[in-house]
Amino acid sequence: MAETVQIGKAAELAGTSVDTIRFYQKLGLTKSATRSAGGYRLFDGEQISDLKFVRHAQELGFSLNEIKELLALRQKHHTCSEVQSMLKRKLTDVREKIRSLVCLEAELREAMRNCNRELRLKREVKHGDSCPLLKRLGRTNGSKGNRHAASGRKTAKQ
Amino acid sequence: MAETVQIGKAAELAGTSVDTIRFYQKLGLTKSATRSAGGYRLFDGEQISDLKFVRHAQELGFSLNEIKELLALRQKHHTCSEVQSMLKRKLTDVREKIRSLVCLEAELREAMRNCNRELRLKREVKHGDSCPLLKRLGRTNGSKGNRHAASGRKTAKQ
DNA sequence: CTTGACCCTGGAGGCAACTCCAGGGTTTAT
DNA sequence: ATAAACCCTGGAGTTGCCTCCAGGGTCAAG
Repeated sequence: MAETVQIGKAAELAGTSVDTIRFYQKLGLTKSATRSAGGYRLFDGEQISDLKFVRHAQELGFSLNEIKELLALRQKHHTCSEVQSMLKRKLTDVREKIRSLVCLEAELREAMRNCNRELRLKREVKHGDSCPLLKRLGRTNGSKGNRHAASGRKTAKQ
Repeated sequence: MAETVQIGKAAELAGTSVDTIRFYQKLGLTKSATRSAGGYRLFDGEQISDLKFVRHAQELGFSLNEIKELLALRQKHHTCSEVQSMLKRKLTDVREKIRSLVCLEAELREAMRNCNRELRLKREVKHGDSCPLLKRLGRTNGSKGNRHAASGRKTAKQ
């Protein structure tokens, strides 16, 4: 097993942090790398690509649990169909997400247009009544309980 | 201030939970409702529609902090343009998210197609090499650091 | 053989958005 | 007057995904 690196380098290569790597190992996401005599973790190419895999899958919206499943499937006998059914679920998920975001986009755009029109008409709206945009947000729409945590994630160093 | 309801009913009407309402009040999201002699919170129509507003805005992907801003804008003198600039940011956000989800969708669909082809050819793939899908996920793609927490949120009761 | 850069472990802390609980007060009905 | 159903507060716990820290070991260079 030639060419192993220590955790610091591995983190750099995988675009993550040492703490995160150790964290993943605690979760059993990435298997224990070999250790040096002194107990240092050593990573080879494959393990680093596992780490990249995690990162990428995360960007694609998979949770660490799902990624764990994926990694498991990846390295044991798997039937393509297992992976497939997981992916099918995921795809449905993604499509629903897109659907509702597109809907949101339209809603925002439309509200903005109204807003613009009013600005144009009155130059500066200050009466008690709200911006039409806020009214739009006020009414409940048809999308059911789909929460697509839009922001707020600290976008890790990368 | 006719027709006020207690927190339980308010929760029911707004499609949320009493704990959540109290939580929002702690955050200063919704202002203190009036209280009964005995200290019970009382909600009128406007406050309930604020609660619905929160719920809806959340569905639309706003964080509680953003919603707080929106509510603030809503009930004081606001210039439409303030709201607008916030919304513009959000819209950009949403578009980026859509873009990367669409990208993901294509990726998954394509991987699935490959998967299907292999299934059709071999009836059951079991060789050491991975499902093409997993290979696809393995390589890093161009979308940078955009994490759209796809699942894992407990979709609140509703 | 010491120094500095790096690594180890275990555990605490943090953020978002809740949820649950104990211990107690209020309202309303009977 | 008492029970049932509701409400209050403050604070702890949860999940997901980390980040940071203390206290201590390892390794390569000078």
